Amino acid sequence: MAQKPSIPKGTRDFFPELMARRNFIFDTIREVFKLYGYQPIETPAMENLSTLMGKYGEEGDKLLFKILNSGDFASKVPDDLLATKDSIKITHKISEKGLRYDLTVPFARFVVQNRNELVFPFKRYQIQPVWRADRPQKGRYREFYQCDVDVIGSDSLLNEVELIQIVDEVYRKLNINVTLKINNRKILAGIAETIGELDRIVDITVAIDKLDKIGLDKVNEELSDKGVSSSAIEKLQPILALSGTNSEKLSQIETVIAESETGMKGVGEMRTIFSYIDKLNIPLNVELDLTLARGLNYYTGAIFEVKANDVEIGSITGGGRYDDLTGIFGLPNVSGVGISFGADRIFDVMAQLELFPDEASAASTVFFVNFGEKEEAYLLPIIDKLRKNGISCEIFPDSGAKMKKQMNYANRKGIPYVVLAGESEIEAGKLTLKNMESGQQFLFDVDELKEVVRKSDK
RNA sequence: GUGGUUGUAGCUCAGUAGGUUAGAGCACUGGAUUGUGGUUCCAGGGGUCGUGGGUUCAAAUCCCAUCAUCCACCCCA
Repeated sequence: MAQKPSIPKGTRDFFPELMARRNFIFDTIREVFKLYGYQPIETPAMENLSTLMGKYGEEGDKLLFKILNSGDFASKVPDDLLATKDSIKITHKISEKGLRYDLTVPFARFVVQNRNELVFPFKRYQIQPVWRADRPQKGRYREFYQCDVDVIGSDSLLNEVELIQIVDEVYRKLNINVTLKINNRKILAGIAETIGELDRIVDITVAIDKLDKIGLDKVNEELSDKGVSSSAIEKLQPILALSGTNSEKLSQIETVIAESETGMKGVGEMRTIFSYIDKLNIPLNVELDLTLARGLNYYTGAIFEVKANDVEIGSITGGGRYDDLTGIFGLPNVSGVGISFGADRIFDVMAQLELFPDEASAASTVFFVNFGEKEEAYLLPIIDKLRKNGISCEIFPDSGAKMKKQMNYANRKGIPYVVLAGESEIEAGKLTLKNMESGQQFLFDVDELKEVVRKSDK
C-alpha cells in the first residue's frame, strides 16, 4: 500500500519561488563577503565524530546527528557492553561519523589539516547546511544553512571591526533593522573572578544570558541553584543593573572588576573596537550587552549576536573570537574570529516583514504554445534566437495538448508573455504575442517581439 | 531530555447526547468554450477518519497505549 511520504521533522522542501528568495539572501551575503576579501571553501557534510565530539559542550554532543558505521556493526559490539544499555558508550562502537553541527569546528579542522598550504591570516567564507538533532520549533530547524565568515591567524581587533562592518552592510542590503549586541568573554571572566567564582563562569554566563528573558529574580534563583554563593550573587547585582551608553557601561564595569587582569584586558579590547566603530561612523546600532553570553564554550574574546528589531525570532547572526580552537587539533596559538549568518532565520524575518523585492521570479519570460509538429518546426529556431539574446523562454513539450491546459500552465507559472503561432502566423512569418496581465495580444515579427519583451523585462 | 497541543481527501479544516452511504473549500480531471489563461457554471475521481487495543448491539466520536505533529522549556542560527 502507498504510504504517505513525508520528510523528517525540522526539515523542509523548497519550492522554486522560495528558492529565488533564498538565493537572493545567499547572493547578497556572498557578495558582501567577497567585497571584504574573503574566499570560499566547502567541507564535507559529515566529519569524523572525533572531530565533532566535545567541541560544543555536553548538550552539543547530544545534538549531533550520528551516522551508523557500514557493515555488520552490531556484531562488533561486545555482549557485556550491549548489556549495559549505555547508549553513549555503545554509540562509540557503532558510529564513527556525524553530520556537521556548525561550520566553525570543521573550519578549524580544515585549517590545521591544511596549514602548510594556507596563507595566513586566512580569510574564508563558507555557506553550507548544518544539522542539529534538536527538537524543532518556531525559527528552529534540524537542517539549516549557516553563512560563516572567519579570519584565522590574526589577533588584531581590526578583524572584529571588519566583521561588524560586514554585519552592517549585509543587513542594510537586506533592508532588515537589527541591533548588534557585543560583549567580551574576558569581561565575563573578570566578573566571575571578581566575585570569587571563576570556576563557575559557564554557569554564571548561562544564567545572566537569560536576564532579559526571565528577569532578575529568576536569574538570581538559577545562580543559587547552580551553587553560586549568595555573597557572590550580591556582588553581581550592580553589574546586572548597568545602564547608559556603551562607554558609560565600560567605565562602570571597569571600576567593579579593576582587580581582574583578564577583565581589564577585555575592557580594553572593547574600547578599541568602539573607537574604530566611531571613527568609521558605522550606522549600525552596536550595543554593549554584558548579559550576552552565548553558549559555545570556545569563545575567548569578543562575542557578537544580532537580533532583528522588528521580529521576535532569536538571534539571526552570532559569533566571536576564539583563541585556541585549532589547539585541540594540534595547532596551538592561532587566534581566529568569525560570525555566522543564519540564512533560514533571516528568511523567516524577511518573509514576515515582506522585505523581498519582487524581482526575477524563477519563471520564463515567454511561453510558446505548442500547436503541433509543423508549428514546433517553425518555432524552435525562433526560440533558440531569443534564448541567445538572453530571453528565457520555453515551449510546451507535448504537442497538441489542449490550449486551455497550455494557457493554464503559463498562467500558473506566472509567465508574463505567451506566444501563439499557428497556420496564419506561419504564413505571415509572424508571431502573436499575448500579454498575460493585460490580456492584449498583437502580431509581431521576431525582432519586434524581442524588443517588446526586453523592455518590460527591465 | 521535560511539559502541553493536535492527528478526518493532495492541502486547510467541518463533523459529540456514539446510530444507515463521513462533508466543505481549495487543488485535480472532464464539459459549457475542437486557437485563448487568470473570473463563472455543471459533472467527476479521490478517505484503512494516524496506528494498535479496549468499552458497546453499534466508535471518526468514549477509554488506554503507541507513533507523528506543532508549541514551550533546556540549548541554540
